[in-house]
Amino acid sequence: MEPEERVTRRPLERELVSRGVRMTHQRRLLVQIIQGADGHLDAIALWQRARSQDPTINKVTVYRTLAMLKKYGLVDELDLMHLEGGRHYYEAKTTRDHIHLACLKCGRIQEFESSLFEKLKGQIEREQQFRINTVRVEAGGVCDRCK
Amino acid sequence: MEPEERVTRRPLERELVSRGVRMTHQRRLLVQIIQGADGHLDAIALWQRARSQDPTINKVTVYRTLAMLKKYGLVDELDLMHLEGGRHYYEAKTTRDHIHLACLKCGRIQEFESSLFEKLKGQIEREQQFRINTVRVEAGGVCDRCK
DNA sequence: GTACTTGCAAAGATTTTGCTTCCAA
DNA sequence: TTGGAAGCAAAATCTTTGCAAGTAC
Repeated sequence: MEPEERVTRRPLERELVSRGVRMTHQRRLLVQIIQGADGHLDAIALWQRARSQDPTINKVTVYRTLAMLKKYGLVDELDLMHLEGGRHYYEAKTTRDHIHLACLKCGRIQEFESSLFEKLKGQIEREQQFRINTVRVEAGGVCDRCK
Repeated sequence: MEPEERVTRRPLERELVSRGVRMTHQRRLLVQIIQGADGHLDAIALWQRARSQDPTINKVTVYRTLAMLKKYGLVDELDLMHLEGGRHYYEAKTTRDHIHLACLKCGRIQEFESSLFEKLKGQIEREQQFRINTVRVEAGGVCDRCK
């Protein structure tokens, strides 16, 4: 039993349906891949995985679907300290907010939850009167294994 | 007297000289603009400002200089929640680390220093055994004025 | 003088747009 | 049936690379 280890939110697909978004089979496929992904996918990687199930799916559809998910706040867009170029990485907002640590030596991405991070968000909302939609904390450096 | 409000570090140019970097007049110009900039500049904006002083300076030189500064850890690279496309914004690392709040309505960028942020960095270094080179905290949402 | 830097042109990488056809509701 | 979505091709953005000529030290 992990009481608060993982906040299970509604699957992306159900979330979209409830917002009246038309569910095409392309969107269903993409959303399932994003949701089931272990790591962080950029648009091209997502497209490649999708094509293995539906070889006709177009790259543009991937970009448009990601934009749509971002618009509804259902995915986070990350840069992971631009470890390999300027692409963007996406992850479903189905877990608690977490910090991304990008190792500049081995390229490993660690995730890290922190109550201090939660407090910091509270401080931003209170002291700056800023309503947060999305927050991103990314650190670049050297991980424990590489030190 | 503002005891710790602003940590004045060495000017970028002196920093570069001390590291044996050859100071061309292009680099001197770019580095002065970055250092004196009020806001956050992307590569093209920096190029445009530079051209008003030296119309022959090339865009490529701007990219190369930014890459060099980043390599030496003298600038931070930001995305500001991709408010307007995927470009990167740069600021000299001459002040204390701070959080960037990007208003999705008016586009305003607020900066915000926080001791909680400092504590969070400490936690990352201690608990994750991660040596931080650069950290970035960016929030997207609605600022006080727009609420 | 020499190694490093610049400018130029061209290529590369990523993302967006216009338009026609197709399909989910 | 009908408005929104997908596919295709092309364009737009942003960034990097190869190489000859120039320059800081």
